[in-house]
Amino acid sequence: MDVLTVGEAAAQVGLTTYTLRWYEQEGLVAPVARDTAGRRRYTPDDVDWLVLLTKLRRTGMPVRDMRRYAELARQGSCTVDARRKLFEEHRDRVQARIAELERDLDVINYKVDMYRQMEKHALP
Amino acid sequence: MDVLTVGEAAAQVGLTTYTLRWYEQEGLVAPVARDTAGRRRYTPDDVDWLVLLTKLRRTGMPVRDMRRYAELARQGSCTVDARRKLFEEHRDRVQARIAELERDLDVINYKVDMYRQMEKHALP
DNA sequence: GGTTGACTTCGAGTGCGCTCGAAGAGAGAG
DNA sequence: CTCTCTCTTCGAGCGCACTCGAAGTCAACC
Repeated sequence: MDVLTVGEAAAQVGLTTYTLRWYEQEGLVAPVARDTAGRRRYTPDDVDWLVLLTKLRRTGMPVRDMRRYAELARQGSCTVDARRKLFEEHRDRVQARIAELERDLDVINYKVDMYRQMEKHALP
Repeated sequence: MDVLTVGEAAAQVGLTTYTLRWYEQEGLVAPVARDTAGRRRYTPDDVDWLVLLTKLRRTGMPVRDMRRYAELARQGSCTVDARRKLFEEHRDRVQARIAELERDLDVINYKVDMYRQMEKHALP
């Protein structure tokens, strides 16, 4: 079988079981199918969705926006336009963030060089 | 005069007065000089230090590491080596973070294209 | 049939980085 | 002199994203 328990799915996507249940509770994930004992069974599609969510989170998307995206996805193909816009806006924010990090990185590198100069001049 | 009040300094560096006082309390900033009425006077050097701190914060350095850096800086030139190492390690983390953001950005762009395709095919 | 171990729900707790309100002091303007 | 404004300290509170403990259930293995 390629359906996973919550523990297996958590290991696959690099989140904890706590977080997977919490994501479901918060509406970031559609209610996951259960086996006869009431235990969650994650399909490959569920796992793919979780992997996408981890990328959105890592790039700084707030949980509330991820919830909004999940709601749109659940409403079907009539929300494709809204989902595209949501991703375009997020892409712009990520690009701006990268640009900012690169500018700040220049300053950090400048400081490293400065400290290297100071060490060189301090030698006997 | 080019010494600033807490409000002016906050406006300059893009932080709130609350945050500036809190940074001082947390040891991220050496105790700032006061006027006769006990009010903080920020020198241009204080402001430069704050600007550097904002760059470290924006690039994801935790407050505890910034405090460590501030302690080293206060100890004088014998800590130049430690400060250089601290910056080099931070630079590596920032570079890794940028690389990760760029990988995730590729996925986001891929999704944008996917939605565009879906919209194109859905047209009459 | 008993033990183990991963699962279930629920509500409470944590860590981080601020953010704010209250109460009061002092300086400068009218 | 009074008003207004910004400053002071202190401790409490907040928002976010988890993270955890407790108490209980169930399936699988010996």
